[in-house]
Amino acid sequence: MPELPEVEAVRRRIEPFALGRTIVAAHVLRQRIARNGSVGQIEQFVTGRSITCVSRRAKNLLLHFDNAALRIHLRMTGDLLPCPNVRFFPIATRLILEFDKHEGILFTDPRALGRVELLDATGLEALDRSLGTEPLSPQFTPALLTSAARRSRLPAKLFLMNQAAIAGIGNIYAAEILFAARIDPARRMNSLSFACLERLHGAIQEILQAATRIAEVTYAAPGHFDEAAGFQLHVYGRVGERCLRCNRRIRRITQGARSTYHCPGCQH
DNA sequence: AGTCACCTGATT
DNA sequence: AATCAGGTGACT
Repeated sequence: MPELPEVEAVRRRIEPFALGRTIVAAHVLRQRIARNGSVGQIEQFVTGRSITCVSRRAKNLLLHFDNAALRIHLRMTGDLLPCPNVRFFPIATRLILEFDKHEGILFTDPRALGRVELLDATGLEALDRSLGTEPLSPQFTPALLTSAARRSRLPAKLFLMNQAAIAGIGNIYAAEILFAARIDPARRMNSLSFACLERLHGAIQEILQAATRIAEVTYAAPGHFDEAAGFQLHVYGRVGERCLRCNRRIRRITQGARSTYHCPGCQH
């Protein structure tokens, strides 16, 4: 599912269901979702505890307890679902957090790349420090983007995906943001003018806000993303098709071993 | 700074 | 059979 907008949508779906609920049982169905040996620790710790807050930092979901939090990272195909009866769960379920009345939360993940980890206050601080600015927060200003850009020689696409700079942007929205800002994904960050960076700042906010609104009311099945609910993808996945703005054919290039889609006509 | 392994399923 | 996939962390 998951870049920032989808993870935020999951958070909003889970919060009203889970807030204040007490976990009466926890079952890790796939050992490798947790670091070696910590499965038992997770099950034991969360059992009997109440969820005091459901938050998000970058693409991480955090279920908070009194002195600790369960960090859930959905990676490529993970999802978190409110479940009316946890005795019936989908094949790809990796973790069950059970409340009373057999209700609970399911962590499903067909590809099993997602990870779960218990963090104390120190661990939470370390996580926070390891991640850059939230792009939809007030701290994310053109000035902040400019100072980060000055220090980076990365191609723009890789800069956007670097979680230590700006946190929460992934492959699809990085491509869409750069199209909206008309920036060539291969351009080095420190070569962009201030006017260009202001455009980029605006595009980051607009694309992520629009996607978040749509993600909240969508069930984004793998491969469909938010497109079905009206999020217009201008470049992602459209190699060979015509640019909706200038009619040139969309290209696919490789950056950091991932596909980047862009329009050679309007991105410079 | 760049590439690959981690997983599984869908598509070519 | 081979390649691709919304992410990351651990390697050269």
